[in-house]
Amino acid sequence: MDNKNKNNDENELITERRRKLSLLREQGNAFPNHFRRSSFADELHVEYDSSDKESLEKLQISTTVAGRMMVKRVMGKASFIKIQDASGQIQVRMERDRLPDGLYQDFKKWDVGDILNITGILFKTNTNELTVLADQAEILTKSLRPLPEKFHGLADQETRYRQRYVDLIMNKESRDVFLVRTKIVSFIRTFLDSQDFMEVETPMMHSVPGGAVAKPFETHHNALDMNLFLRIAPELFLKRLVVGGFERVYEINRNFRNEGVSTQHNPEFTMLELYRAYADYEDFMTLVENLMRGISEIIHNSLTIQYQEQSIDFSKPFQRFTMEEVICKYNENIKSEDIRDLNYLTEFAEKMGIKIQANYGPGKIQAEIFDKTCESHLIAPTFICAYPTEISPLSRKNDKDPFVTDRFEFFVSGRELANGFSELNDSEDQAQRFLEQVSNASAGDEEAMSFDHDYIRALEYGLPPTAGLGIGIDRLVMLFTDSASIRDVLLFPYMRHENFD
RNA sequence: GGGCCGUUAGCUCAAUCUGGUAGAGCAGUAGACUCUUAAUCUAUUGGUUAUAGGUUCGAUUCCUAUACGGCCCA
Repeated sequence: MDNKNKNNDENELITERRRKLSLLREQGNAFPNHFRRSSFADELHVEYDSSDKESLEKLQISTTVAGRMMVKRVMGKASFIKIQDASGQIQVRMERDRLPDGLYQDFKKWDVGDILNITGILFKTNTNELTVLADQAEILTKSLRPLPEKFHGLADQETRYRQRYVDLIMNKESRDVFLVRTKIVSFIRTFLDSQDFMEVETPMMHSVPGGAVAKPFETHHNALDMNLFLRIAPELFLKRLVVGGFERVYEINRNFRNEGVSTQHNPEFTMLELYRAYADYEDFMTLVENLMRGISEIIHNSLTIQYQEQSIDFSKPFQRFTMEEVICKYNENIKSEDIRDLNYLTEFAEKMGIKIQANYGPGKIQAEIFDKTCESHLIAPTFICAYPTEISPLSRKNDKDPFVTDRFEFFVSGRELANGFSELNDSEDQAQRFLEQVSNASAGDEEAMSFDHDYIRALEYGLPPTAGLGIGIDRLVMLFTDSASIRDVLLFPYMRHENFD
């Protein structure tokens, strides 16, 4: 077969379907596009499922539906099929003696997976199922590849991720996850727009990577002969916009981090970042509470949700602890009076197997102890506040206690979901913090930030007191769709290269 | 990066432990059947057992490596 594709998975089932397609080509246009549907399956169900057999019979409602044939049951001179469209499925009854001459014989050769249009009259079967009694039927697109088995569907995880289109055809639960994802993102936009936030787009390619502690992907601009980095965060650009006078901005878009892949991490992931001038981190804790409750209501119609056997309650005020409080809570033998003592912390951390590097100060070690001993306990919605200045190079120092910043992270089901702080708007302090990052980088820290001269220049023009917040959209969607893996909420998750030979 | 598990027909799964050249259902093909719901009934096609080596008279099965995937850990 000359149009045989390169994939080395041709089999007799595909060959048989190619034969059927070439017969369609001989009969005329095998890929017609002249007809238009009148109704979606679900519209018909909503409108007529409650009608009884006799009244539908009297009304003689004609309709045209279109979609993929998912079920085919042939019984001699009549058959039932099911058509699946974007809204759902509807049954169709094909009768030899009702259809144009010869069409029923042709129909018997059509395969499950083919895309059809059907015109007919609505009726109810003896089992009260709304069905289209076909007067006309046409194959619009011949499907050359057999769909997975109708009862078990597509179960293989790898195929579900690599060939998401097949997963979406076969698994309603999978379609529902992505519908919920879209609904959540749409809700967030409405929520922010109604508070006069302005959605913006900032560069994806940065000449200085910044705004987060992470390893970037590198790329190269040929014409300008210049190295660029895919962004690890939009933060520094969004704050430049606040300097420029856009006092409430947000961006929902992709970040790229050159790190491992896991059930929680994909190299590209979606982040919401928002900034509001004349606000502080406490205002944004309130915003996070309201946002979480709003999403919970709109998706689950409840303030209590189930995630992986855990019950999560958003109705009560979210718990708040400082990082030092929560470290003491889950490490009963740590002495709170020594919690900033470098030697004490080093000894304590090494005993629990944390590798301490030479440039670690007490703040960094606290954060390591927190990650190892506290994070997984934070099941109920919890804010952890007062992050060490040492690990928060873009956050405003606390007025009373400069060891920590006015920063929080938000945890649910043992995972970090959001990170917010009062922004550091003292350009001289920011320049000093960048210098510390640069010195960490030269000490071998691959994730340390670079010195961003233009960002300092922007701060020198004056950034008003501002609060900032980042929320990982993928993890948020995981929580509200009860998904165990980030791959389940990404339409096309990262996969290693498939070998087609 | 480390550990454990997996990869058999288009799909969902057997057979592997205890080595003797692979079975079923669905899908396909041919036939029967005008209210099915995983429709039913009869017959039947379809496999380089992920890839490459090794052990053996003989490997889907045992061993090694590789690729890809899943889960856990860093």
